[in-house]
Amino acid sequence: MTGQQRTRVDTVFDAIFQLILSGEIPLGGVVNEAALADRFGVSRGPVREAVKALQGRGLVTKEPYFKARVVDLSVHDMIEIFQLRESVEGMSVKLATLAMSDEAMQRLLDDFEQAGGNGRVLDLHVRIAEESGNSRIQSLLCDELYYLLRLYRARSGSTPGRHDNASAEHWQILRAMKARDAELAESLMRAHIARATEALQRLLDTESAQPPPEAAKGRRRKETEA
Amino acid sequence: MTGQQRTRVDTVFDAIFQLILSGEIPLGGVVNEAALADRFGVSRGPVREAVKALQGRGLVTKEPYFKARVVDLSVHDMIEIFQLRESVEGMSVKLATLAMSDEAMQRLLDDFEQAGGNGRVLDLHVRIAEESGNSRIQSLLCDELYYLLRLYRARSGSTPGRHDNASAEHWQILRAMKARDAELAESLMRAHIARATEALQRLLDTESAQPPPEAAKGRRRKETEA
DNA sequence: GCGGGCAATACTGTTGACACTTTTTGGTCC
DNA sequence: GGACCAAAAAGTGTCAACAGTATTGCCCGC
Repeated sequence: MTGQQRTRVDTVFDAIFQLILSGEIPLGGVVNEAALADRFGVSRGPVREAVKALQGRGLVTKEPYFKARVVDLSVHDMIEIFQLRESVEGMSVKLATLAMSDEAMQRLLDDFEQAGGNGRVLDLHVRIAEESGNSRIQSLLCDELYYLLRLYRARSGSTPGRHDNASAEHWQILRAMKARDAELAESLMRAHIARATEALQRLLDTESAQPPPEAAKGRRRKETEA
Repeated sequence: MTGQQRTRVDTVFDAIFQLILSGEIPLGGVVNEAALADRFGVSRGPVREAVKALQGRGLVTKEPYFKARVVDLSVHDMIEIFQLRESVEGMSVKLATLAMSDEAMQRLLDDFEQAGGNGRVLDLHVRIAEESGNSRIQSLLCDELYYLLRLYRARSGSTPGRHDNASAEHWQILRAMKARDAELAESLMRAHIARATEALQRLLDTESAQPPPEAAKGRRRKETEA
């Protein structure tokens, strides 16, 4: 029985992540080891390791003897993440365009046509990362950055007015991939993400012009403006 | 006393990393919690968390109930890392070129001129990442990828015949940065790393043509060729 | 002699208790 | 009334012991 053995650390990890996504533990909120251990019916050990893993993925910040806190994702953080995504996803689509077999390419197009672009926005990006053939890029995008994106979107919703454009841009990228034009696909992907970054930049400008009207309930924001 | 409090986990983390770098724990070798705990005079708890942190940084692989092993960095892994570096460091130098103050730029040039390009090769890359102003890119490069690079180089030495070219390429990049030509700096950096990637690719080709002469002592390579 | 099954071993996963640090609370002095 | 100090409370860091799983070595049947 050497199959997919799930230890309690993994279970607790997912459980805490769900708690964060659902907002039960708000962004910037404290993560109490003992309370969580009691809630999940395990000892503090697994909870400790799960929190450590969350810290390793950048979802939780913590220093010795201080309370662990869920990361407080500001718009500025998102801009940093999008700058990173722009470069990495450009490489991702470039590699995928060069590496995919004709069959895999056709499958990707079919899947996306079937979904009609109505699938979840990240699906295409995930699929491309998986097809890049570079496991490290795939891990960075799918296991680290997209977690943070989901977290941010769960809080603030997607940037409005972007969704319709995004679908058209996705089709452009797919066409370039099918034509095996790796350079074009990279440029289109980078422009696609850069455009989203600019939207965030505008949001940051308006936000700093007029202070946020109301902090979400349960938030602690004191050190954000420092 | 709210200073830089170092917990035992941090100490053990560094100690194990040094053990790996020095080769005392060979690449692919097992990491025994109890033995390390006994050696460092601590309990298994801190060792466990340190190993978990090393796992989070990709230096150790592990699955439940199996022994933890130091990652076995193949040339193929290095190629993946260099592809990732090519995209991220391109963005890094682009952002740094746009963000650095004139003073910081001059300081960077002075430091590098003083070192005469004889400094450790990674220093320039580290400095650029620090000046990019993007903390996530800095963390990815300095806290994750460069660890793996040091590990790989400690085992196999730098790719021969590259060192002299690299210095000239570094100066080209610095000139582009000083001229505030962000696009050129990005292109040069990407070409710089792509060239190193090609050297690795050639190494991979010759290595697969003639099987490696001798596995390093203490290595376990059984599952690598699968 | 050799392969399959079974007991002994070694190691990892988990737990509850104890030690140390931070935070809060209450009281005192100015 | 407010600032400062001390003690209690809360929470994290560490430990040693126990439980569960993979590995190793051995014996038996062929």
